[in-house]
Amino acid sequence: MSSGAEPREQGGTPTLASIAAKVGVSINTVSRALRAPKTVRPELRRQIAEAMDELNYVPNRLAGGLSGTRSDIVGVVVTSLYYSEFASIIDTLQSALLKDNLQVMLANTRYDPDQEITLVRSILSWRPAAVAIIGVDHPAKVTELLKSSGVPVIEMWDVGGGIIDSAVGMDHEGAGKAQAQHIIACGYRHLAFLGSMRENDMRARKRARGAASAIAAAGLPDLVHAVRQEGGRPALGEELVHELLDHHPQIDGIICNSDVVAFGVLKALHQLGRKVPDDIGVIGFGDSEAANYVTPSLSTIRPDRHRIGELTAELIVARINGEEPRTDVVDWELIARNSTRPSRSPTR
Amino acid sequence: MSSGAEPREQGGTPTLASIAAKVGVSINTVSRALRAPKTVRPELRRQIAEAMDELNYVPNRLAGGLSGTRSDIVGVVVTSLYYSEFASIIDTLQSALLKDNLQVMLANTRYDPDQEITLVRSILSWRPAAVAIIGVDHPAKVTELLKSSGVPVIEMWDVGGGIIDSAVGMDHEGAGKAQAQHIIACGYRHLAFLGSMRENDMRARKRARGAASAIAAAGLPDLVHAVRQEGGRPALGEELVHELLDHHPQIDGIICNSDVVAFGVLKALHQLGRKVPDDIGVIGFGDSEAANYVTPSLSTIRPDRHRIGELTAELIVARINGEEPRTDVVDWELIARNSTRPSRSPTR
DNA sequence: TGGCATAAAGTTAACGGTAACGCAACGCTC
DNA sequence: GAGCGTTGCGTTACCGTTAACTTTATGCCA
Repeated sequence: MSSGAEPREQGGTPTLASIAAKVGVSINTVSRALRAPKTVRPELRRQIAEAMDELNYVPNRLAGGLSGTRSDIVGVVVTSLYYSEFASIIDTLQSALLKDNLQVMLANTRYDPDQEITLVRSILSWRPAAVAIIGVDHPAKVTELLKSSGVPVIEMWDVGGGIIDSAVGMDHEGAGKAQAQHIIACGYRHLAFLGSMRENDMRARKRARGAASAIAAAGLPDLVHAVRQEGGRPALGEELVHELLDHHPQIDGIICNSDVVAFGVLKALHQLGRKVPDDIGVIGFGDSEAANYVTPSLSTIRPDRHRIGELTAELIVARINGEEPRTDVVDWELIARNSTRPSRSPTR
Repeated sequence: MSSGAEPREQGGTPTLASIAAKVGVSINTVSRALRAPKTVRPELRRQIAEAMDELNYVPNRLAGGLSGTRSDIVGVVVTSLYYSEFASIIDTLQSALLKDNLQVMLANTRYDPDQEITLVRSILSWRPAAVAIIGVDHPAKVTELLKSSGVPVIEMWDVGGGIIDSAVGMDHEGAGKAQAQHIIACGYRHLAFLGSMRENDMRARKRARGAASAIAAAGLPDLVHAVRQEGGRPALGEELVHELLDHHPQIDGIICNSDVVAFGVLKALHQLGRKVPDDIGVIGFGDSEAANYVTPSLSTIRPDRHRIGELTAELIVARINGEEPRTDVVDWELIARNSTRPSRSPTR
C-alpha cells in the first residue's frame, strides 16, 4: 500500500527457483521432489509441495521437454472435424492417452494436402513423442518429414499400401464391397455410388472401388457415380439424388458415401414419391447416431471408431516404449435396417 | 567413407547449429534468417533456406517458446467431443487460428471437474498464449489457476456470471425460455424437460431454468423433469419417454436437452402410437445435421456455433495483441419444423 | 580522407528445466 | 574404528533458440 509496486514476484509465474528459494533448498532438489520423490526426505517433500501449492506453481513443460528428451505431446492430424467423422476417434484417443500423461495437439487439414504439409511441419516443431494421422495416403513431403523426424507415426482409419510406421484402421475397399454385396443380395440391380468425394479422400475412393468390383463380380450394370468435391451434408444428398435420377431413372439402389448424405437421399426420395425400400434401396456408411432414427431407418456400415481410438493409443504408448511397429486391422459391421429389404425379390 | 562413422550428424534431428555449420555462419544469423529475414543478405538467406530444405530442418518450438516469451499454443478445453456438440466449434476455431500460426492443444474433460483441474494445469504447463474453455462455471481451482497464470482466457458457449477474462457464448437461459414459449404458443400445456443433465452441465440447467420460468409466467402446471446423469444418446430419449409417460400421462409437450435425445423421443412416441405434433409436441436443442431429416422433422434451437468459433479466434488474437477483455453474446435461432404445430388450438 | 550513420554479421547471456556427477553424513559390518 | 554402501542434497553442464549487445564492413558526405 505504502511503497507502491515493489519489483518483487520477479516478473510473473513462479519457477522451480521460486520454490527452491522459498523452501531454502537447491533447484534440483525441487525438481527431484517432482521427478523422483523417493530421493527426497518426506518432510522436505511436504514443504516443497506446500510451497508449490501456495505459489500455484505450474511446471514449464517447454523447458522440461527441451532438457529431457521427451515432450509428452502427441500430434493428431485429422482431415475433418465438422461432420464429426473423426470426433469420436479423437475423443477415445485423448482419454486413453491421458493415463500416460500425453497431451493431444490437434490439427485439421480439411482434406487440403498443402495444409497437411504445413500442419505436420508445425506439429513436428513441437517435438512430439508420437504422431497420429488420418489416412495412409499423404503428400510425399509429409511422408518424408515424418520419416526423417524419427518419431513414431500411427496412421489411422485406413490401412494398406506403404505404411510409414504403424497403422490402425479398417479395410475400406472391403467395406465398399460389402455395401454393394448387401444391396445386391436384397435384389437391387441398378446401383449408384453417391456422395462427397474430395480429391484427397482416398477412403471414399477405395469404398467406391470395392463396390464396383462386387458389382462386376455379380455381372450387373456398371456402378453409376454421383459425387461431388465437397463435404458431405444431407443437402448434398438431396441435390445429387435429383441429378442422379434425372439422368439414370433406372437406378434402384444407392450406395452412399456417408450417413449424413444418406439422410438427404432418403428425404429426397420420399418427396419424389419413390418408396424406400420397396422401389429403391439405400445404404449409408458410418452408422451415425441418427441412422436408426430417420425414416426409414438406415442400413449402413458401422466402423469400430472406438476401437480405432483405443488401439491407436495403445500403439502410441507401445511405440514410445520401444516396441515394434505394427498394423492393426479393426472390424466393421454391416447394420441392416429398413432402408434395404433383405427379402426383396429380383425385379427382372 | 574411409574413416568409418565420424561423429558428425551429432545424434539426430538437425538444429540451427547444423545449418549454421553447413552454410558457414553463426547460429544467430540462421535464426535471424527465419525471424527477421530483412536483416540477412538475400544471397545468404537463399543458402540458408537451401540448407534447411536439404537437412529437413524443423525448428524446435520448445526451445523457441522457452527463449522467446510466446509459445503459440492455444489450449482448448471442451467438456465433450463424442456427441459432436463442440466439434464444429473446434473446427472453426482451429482453422481461424491457423492464420496466426497458433496451434491448438486439445483437452476433453468429459464433464468431470477433477479432470478439468488436471487438464487445465496440464495445458498451462505448456505456457499457452491463450486458453479457450467451454463454460463459465468451473471448479474454484481452475479459476484460480487460470487467473494466476496471467494468460488470456476465453470462455465459450455460455456467458454470464463471473467471467474470468473474456467470453463468447449464448444466453442459455433465454434459449430455454424460448423453447418453452414456442411450445406454449403452439398450444401445448403440460410440459416436460427431458434429456441428459450431468451435474456439471450448467448450460443444461440454465435452459431448464429458463423453460421453467416461461411456464410459470404463462401460469401453466410445473415443468416435469425427466433427466439423467449421463451423456445424451437417442436411446436415452427412448427410455426417458417411457418413464415420463408412465408417471405423467398428461404430458403433451417435451422440451429436449439436445437433438440426439429428441431423435429417440420421436421414435418412442411413434411406437407408443402418440402422434407428433398432433397429440404431443417435441422441441430439441442444437440443430444437429439430422434434425431436418427425421420424421417428423424436429423443431429446435440453432446456436451459431460457427460464429462462436470465429469470434473466439478473433478474441484470442485480440487479447494476445493486448486488446481489452470483452464478452460477446452470439445469437441463436428458433427453427420451427414439424415436431411442433404452430396452429394447434388449446386442448383445454 | 576523416567522421559517422547504417547494414550485416558475430558474441554472450538468458529461458526453466533435467541428468550426471560429487560429496558429506550416516549406519552397518567385522 | 576403519572401510564401505546408502541416503540426501548441492554443483555443474547442457537442451536449442531468441534477444540484447558488440563488432566489423560499407557507403556517403563534408
